[in-house]
Amino acid sequence: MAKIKSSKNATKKETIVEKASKLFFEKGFSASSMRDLAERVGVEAASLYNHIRSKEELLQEICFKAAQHYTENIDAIEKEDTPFIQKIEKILRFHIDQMINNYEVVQVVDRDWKHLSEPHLTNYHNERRAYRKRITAIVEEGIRRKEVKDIDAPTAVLIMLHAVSGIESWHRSVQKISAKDLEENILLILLKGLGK
Amino acid sequence: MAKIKSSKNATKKETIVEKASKLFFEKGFSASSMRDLAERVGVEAASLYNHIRSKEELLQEICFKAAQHYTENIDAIEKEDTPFIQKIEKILRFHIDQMINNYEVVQVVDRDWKHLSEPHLTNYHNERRAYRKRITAIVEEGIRRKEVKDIDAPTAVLIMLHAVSGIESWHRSVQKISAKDLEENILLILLKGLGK
DNA sequence: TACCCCTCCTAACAACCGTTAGTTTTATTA
DNA sequence: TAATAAAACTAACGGTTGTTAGGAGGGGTA
Repeated sequence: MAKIKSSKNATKKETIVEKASKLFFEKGFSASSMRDLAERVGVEAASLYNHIRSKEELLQEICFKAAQHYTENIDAIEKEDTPFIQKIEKILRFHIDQMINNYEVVQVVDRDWKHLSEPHLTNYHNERRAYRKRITAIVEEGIRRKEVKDIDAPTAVLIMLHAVSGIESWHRSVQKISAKDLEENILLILLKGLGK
Repeated sequence: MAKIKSSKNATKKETIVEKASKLFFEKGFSASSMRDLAERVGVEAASLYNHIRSKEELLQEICFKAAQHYTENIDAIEKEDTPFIQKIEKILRFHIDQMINNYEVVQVVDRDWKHLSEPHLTNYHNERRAYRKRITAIVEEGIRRKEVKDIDAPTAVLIMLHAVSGIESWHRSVQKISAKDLEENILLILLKGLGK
């Protein structure tokens, strides 16, 4: 009889969530079926329900764990006593790192969070908005202190966050450039601009 | 008996595609059903098949018409005899305009093109790659002529294209900033950077 | 009026969906 | 080794999916 083999100290539920992240990333949440997932886990579909409550719980797990991760990071950055332009740089570096090393999860969250059902949908939506507001506040303070160009802060945040998600294409390409160089190029462009 | 009312000189098929764009944008391609769509069109699901061949044909229609639109634009820009930094600016302005005024289609294409089936999937993928290569070539020429900072051109293109897609969030927000101001802010950030 | 054709309808198909019930196998503990 | 708990299995549920078949309405032309 087939068994779920959990690598390392991961629970079986964690193993399922991990495989789900990969599947959802590849096919999208709605186009992924529990039978798809079961096949990848190496088990029958019904067996999954010994470990999880529903398909949607998987999405919740993915979304909220990622959100927590991002929140923890900005908690730390807010506390720091560094120039605001450096705080922005650190936020960017974190997003880039996540996009490089945890892109499956990040992409699923960004693309499929709308498929959460209430009340999780509203919860997540609020968390997302709050997170962006915190970054916006940092940018605005940077502007006030003349460290940052006088631009519309919410627009700047939108651009920063979405620009980074372009890295997903980098993953699928020939990767003529290293992850480190990629990171430096992105920072250079966003902080100093394209023009000379 | 209900009838499809086509606004203006649009064929009924065009009307269906338009409603489909909106529906796919809201729920995603996979989560949208033909019965959903039929309801919005004001007709029974089966009746749609007098005008279209399949659900996927709708996605094809949306993707390839958008692709053609973008290709036509870059055709024109390549022919122009203007500084390369200005060409880049024009490309950006076009993308921003599309994102503001045609965002439903743009978002559907960006998010759901992967659900195309062969051979359309490969076709579209190639078109996409070719389009990006053309922009990359412009950026590289701009670098060679010292109009653009010496950065990794493919990375710059990824950032440009994805940064603009952040505008989607602007649509749903309170819109404290006008479309024109939004456009100028984006260009300022991407061309001159965030830092002062 | 009689014809045709386009477009709508109802009904239904087979396939697939997420999920549950009930049972059997495997692992753990005593 | 026997008892218990955990986790797998098979079978099936009610519902939804995209799509097709066949018939009916209704406007245009002869």
